[in-house]
Amino acid sequence: MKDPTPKRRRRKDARPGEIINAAMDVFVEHGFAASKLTDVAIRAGVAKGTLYLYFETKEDLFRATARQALTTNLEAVEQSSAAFNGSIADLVPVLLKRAAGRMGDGRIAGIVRMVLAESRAFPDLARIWHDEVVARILGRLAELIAAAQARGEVRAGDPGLFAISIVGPMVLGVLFQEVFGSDSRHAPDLDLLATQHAETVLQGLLAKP
Amino acid sequence: MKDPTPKRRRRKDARPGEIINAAMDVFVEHGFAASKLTDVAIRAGVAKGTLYLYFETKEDLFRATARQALTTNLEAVEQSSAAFNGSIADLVPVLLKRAAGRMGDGRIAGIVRMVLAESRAFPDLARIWHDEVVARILGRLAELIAAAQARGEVRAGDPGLFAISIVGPMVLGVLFQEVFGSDSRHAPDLDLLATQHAETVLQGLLAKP
DNA sequence: TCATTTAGTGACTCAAAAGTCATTAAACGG
DNA sequence: CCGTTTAATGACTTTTGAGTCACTAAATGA
Repeated sequence: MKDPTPKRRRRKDARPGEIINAAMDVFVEHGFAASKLTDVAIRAGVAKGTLYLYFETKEDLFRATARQALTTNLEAVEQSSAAFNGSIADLVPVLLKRAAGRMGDGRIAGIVRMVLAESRAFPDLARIWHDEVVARILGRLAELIAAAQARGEVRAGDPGLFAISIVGPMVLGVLFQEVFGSDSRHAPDLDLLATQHAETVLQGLLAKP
Repeated sequence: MKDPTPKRRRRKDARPGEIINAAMDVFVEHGFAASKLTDVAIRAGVAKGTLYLYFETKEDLFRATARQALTTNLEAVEQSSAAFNGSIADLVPVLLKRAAGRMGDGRIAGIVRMVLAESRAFPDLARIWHDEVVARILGRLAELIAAAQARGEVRAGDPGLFAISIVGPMVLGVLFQEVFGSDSRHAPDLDLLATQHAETVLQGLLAKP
């Protein structure tokens, strides 16, 4: 009689993904140095030794995990920054709303924090993070703003700095939620923030005379 | 003949401050888990055992260090958020300029990053950080905005979210500098950012019709 | 069905770093 | 100047967790 639930399973293909997935949870929760590979193994449902079949060292696993996190979200970025031909006034609210939705759920915020935290120890990851994600978003946005300036739609000014004015408050909002949770009196609702900030950055907060 | 430079010195009062100062450098550089108390001791010019005369454990030293960092900068905050009776249009550029100056030099940016990084492991510190620093800045700013709204100076909207619109881009700029350094093509000059963002958040980035 | 291969295991080794404590010597008071 | 106190030391002990490897058993195929 064949055992339907053998103690071990040999699944060479599935393991790396499962391990990285488990590792992401653990590394996001504790940071690189304070994470224990035993915990990763338990969460992935394998023995510690199994980790070493697929990854040379703890650092190796961390790099693979962070890379995965970054490149996965890269697709989302590509989609968001895809050619948009409307006016800036139309684009900004949509962009910020979409960002609020993406950041609100899932573990993106935690990943951002982890990468921030480890960027000193892993400058190569900081570089990937910069080149593949941050520079793309800011660069694409700056291009769109420059085009809008050429059309006379946006006033004079450094497009790169305008881009920071647009996304900065959303980043702050996300980090606020991530670090302090939503129980703070000052914790922003990300959807409301997206809506109001879009208006603010486009029209200014001063009352019209 | 008296030795003018004895091998040891007994300076019960000065030690804790010196140790915390050394610890701040090390913790900011490596984070809590990856920091070695031996390094702290060397940097403070004492032996490892001496640390344990003044602090129970590594965690204890870390808490004391972070507290010190937060409360020291608190004074700067108090000063910045001191009663300001001009219009919002006058306040915002001054406030952002001052923030740019403070963040640009010194180790404040590093401290912010460290607290962000360790806030999961030390939720009590996150609370202090929140109550003593973040909530004060945002709260004070929100008050000033609400008052300006009452005067008809600022348009309708949530004052707390307006506050985030004001400070968010500066925070992003500081974190950008801290994580990626100033060699990135997109690295913002903090002074320029302060100037342009003040204009943007007050007037909006759309050209006037 | 049995032999062979190799994914998977977890008790073990080993290095690193937290934390201890017997010893040393600076300060101080008589 | 000497005796006493205690800040300071650093070699030592202990703990923790990364990394190893002899062994186990699931798959494969002859």
